[in-house]
Amino acid sequence: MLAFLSLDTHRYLIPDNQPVCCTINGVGADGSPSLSLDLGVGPLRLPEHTPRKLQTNPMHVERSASFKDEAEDLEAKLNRMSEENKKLNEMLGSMYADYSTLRSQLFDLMSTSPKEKGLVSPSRKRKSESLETISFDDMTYERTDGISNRVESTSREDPCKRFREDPKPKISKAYVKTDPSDTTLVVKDGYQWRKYGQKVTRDNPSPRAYFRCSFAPSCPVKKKVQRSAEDTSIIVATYEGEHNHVHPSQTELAHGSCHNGSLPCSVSINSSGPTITLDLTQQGLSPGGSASREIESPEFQRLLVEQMASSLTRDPNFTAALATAIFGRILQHPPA
DNA sequence: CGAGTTTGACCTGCGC
DNA sequence: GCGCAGGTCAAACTCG
Repeated sequence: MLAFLSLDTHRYLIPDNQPVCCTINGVGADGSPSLSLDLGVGPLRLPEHTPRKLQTNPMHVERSASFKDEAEDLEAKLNRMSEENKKLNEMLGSMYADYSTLRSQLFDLMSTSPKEKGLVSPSRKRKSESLETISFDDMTYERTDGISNRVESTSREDPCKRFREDPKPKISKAYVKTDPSDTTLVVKDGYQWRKYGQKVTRDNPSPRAYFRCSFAPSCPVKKKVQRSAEDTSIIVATYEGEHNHVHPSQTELAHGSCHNGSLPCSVSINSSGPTITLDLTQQGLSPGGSASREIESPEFQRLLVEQMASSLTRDPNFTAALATAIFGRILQHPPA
């Protein structure tokens, strides 16, 4: 999934005012992403004025001794920082392994949940939709074109009834990971929603909230939001219909939304980690599998990587946390 | 005071 | 036809 991730290089000052370059890479053209932390303390680059020939000059024996001490000192520092670099690499590796494990567990849960587990009473279940599922890092989407399969219709039926049984609007589902302690059923997708109802459903103790798009008065899109019965940290948002107006974020592109408008995604960072919002209700992603094709396309992944990188590097919490971690490791082994 | 939310009542579809 | 459950309405309420 993650083809390539390269975050901007940051510079931090270590206690003796030596700049440390920090670069995080995630590389995985073969589908196996990896992380590395390069503190930029590779081969020692001595200043061009390093007096290599001073030792041959008896006039500078004393000075050369002090330079030698200084070089040894620098070399020792370099070795220490290389060790730190290695340790941080290992830490990142183990963190990424944990993350991968948790993610696969989450997807296992999702793939076996609502339908397969049969938690919904089979005899009472209403006509179900056939949904296409799109996995997308921390979020999973399902989508259907919603074409009605109902067998229609006799000439005796009145026009009102036939009107009601028009093909269903497009339906897509979004699984959003949130803080379980957060009781609000808010899915930030960039649109303006007006809540018009709430109901406790039979198969889920969490209430389901009903929203209508209020950005445009005539917009027919509705949204149902409910916490997952299996994992209350996951909010399931079901979108019905297509917006008949532009995405509100197109008027505020400075908030991390896609710049070209062709891929309706945005990236945000909160306490639970980076969140990627992909709006499948926009017309830019057509039904019938083209959405997943778009996600798989190199262009989409490149834009996604750019979005993630720019969001992370703009986020002061991330840079501060990274700087703190580096400081912490360095201060554990202060320079001699 | 207007916009948004809450919540009980009502409507509708589906299975028996 | 009845009962159940999901979905919607609209009056009351809250908040800025």
